[in-house]
Amino acid sequence: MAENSSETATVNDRRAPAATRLDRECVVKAALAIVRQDGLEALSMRRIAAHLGSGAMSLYRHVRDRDDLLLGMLDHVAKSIPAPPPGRDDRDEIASVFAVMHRAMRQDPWIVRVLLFEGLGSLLMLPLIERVFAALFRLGCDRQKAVEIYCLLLHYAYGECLSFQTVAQRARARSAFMAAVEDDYPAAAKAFTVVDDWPYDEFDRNVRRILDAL
Amino acid sequence: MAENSSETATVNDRRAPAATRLDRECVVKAALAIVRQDGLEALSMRRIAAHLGSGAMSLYRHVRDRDDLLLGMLDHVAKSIPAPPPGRDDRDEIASVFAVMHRAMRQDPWIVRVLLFEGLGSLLMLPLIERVFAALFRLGCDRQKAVEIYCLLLHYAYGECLSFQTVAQRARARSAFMAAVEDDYPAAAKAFTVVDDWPYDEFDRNVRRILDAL
DNA sequence: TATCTTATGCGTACAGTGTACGCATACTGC
DNA sequence: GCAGTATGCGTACACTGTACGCATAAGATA
Repeated sequence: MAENSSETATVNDRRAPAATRLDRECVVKAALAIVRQDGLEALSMRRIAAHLGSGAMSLYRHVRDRDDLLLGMLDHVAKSIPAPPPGRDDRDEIASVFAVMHRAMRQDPWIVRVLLFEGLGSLLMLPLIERVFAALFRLGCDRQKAVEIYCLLLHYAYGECLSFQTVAQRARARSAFMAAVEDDYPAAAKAFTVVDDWPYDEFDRNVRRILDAL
Repeated sequence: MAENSSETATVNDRRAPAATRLDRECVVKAALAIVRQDGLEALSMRRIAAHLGSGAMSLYRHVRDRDDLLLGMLDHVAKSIPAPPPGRDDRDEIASVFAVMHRAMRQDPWIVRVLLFEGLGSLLMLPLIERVFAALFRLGCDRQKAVEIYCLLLHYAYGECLSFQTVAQRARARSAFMAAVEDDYPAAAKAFTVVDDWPYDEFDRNVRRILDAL
């Protein structure tokens, strides 16, 4: 019991004074590791703390609250998104920016939920957004039209990524689904027999189609 | 303390034996009322019970668990979606089915989140889905193409509705946003000055545009 | 070197969540 | 009247985020 000889014998012997020096970045990184492994619903302050070998309340020295932590994680991801090379023309520019954003959302599906809760989300997304609007204006859109197209593509990307993360459940849901009503809804049944071969990456192609159409 | 004279003096005097006879429907309806008034995050079993003047655990006689309750709510909403009149042509048919689904999602934005978690969601949506696929096949799509278009439109609808429910926060986020970086990102700044006049109901128009393009 | 100030870790506590378990009562068929 | 079942629900447990305040470490000043 006299393992700490010098001065730390006042009240309770603390096992190693933290050992880990915390800071915002290492908290964010630990949170990212947990979310990437077990999903957003597995993220809790206590879990992060355990991962770092510290107490739960220690995290709050480096993070205002849970939302702030999520924003920090979003920033971290946004910073890692590579700037896409300039497109061959304006349409191509827009499509490749969205392709990059889409890839990021696919790799970290949880960021969509964070974006939706945090409004416009990280300021670090702005350089990408800027390039989209610059290209749209160069194409002759007025402001209304530019926002319209941007929102259409963004919302499609959101919905696409949110749906993607539930593909596993979808497969199982579909079988119950089809067995129940195969005869009454022939067109739907026919359609859903084809969906076995995901991942079905039509996003980029669809973005280009939509741009060509508008 | 002898306020209950007759027989209920065994252990604890219960105030009025439930008064409300519960069943699945009234639980679902109470949950719907709460969610529509205060949003999905305000929904808790205890809150529903309080709303009904009963104990929290009573609800579990009529609902397996929280997810089952959400499914029940989804069913209830799906049942109330009116069947859209047959379209003038196949494109119009598809567009009007999606318009009806979109309206339902706008009125109850939380159902999108439930749909995303529950995979394909309520079987009661099937009649609508069937009409979409029937029209797509009539237009000559193969199965691959039909699923592709259906998913594109559905995912757009999802993203659009999820974003819509955060418009209030978006307004406030945007001001902080713009003040911070107005000069560095001129195109984005120019674009976002226009967004004051929501509700901005481009969904139906965009669906028709997408259909015309594909 | 001694002391004062600040930064940091974190234990405890509280209000909230979903829900497993089991008891007590109400209803129903004999 | 009585047995069997259906239903309400109180208690308890494991979990969540986090307010508060204490104890220690780090850094500054005398």
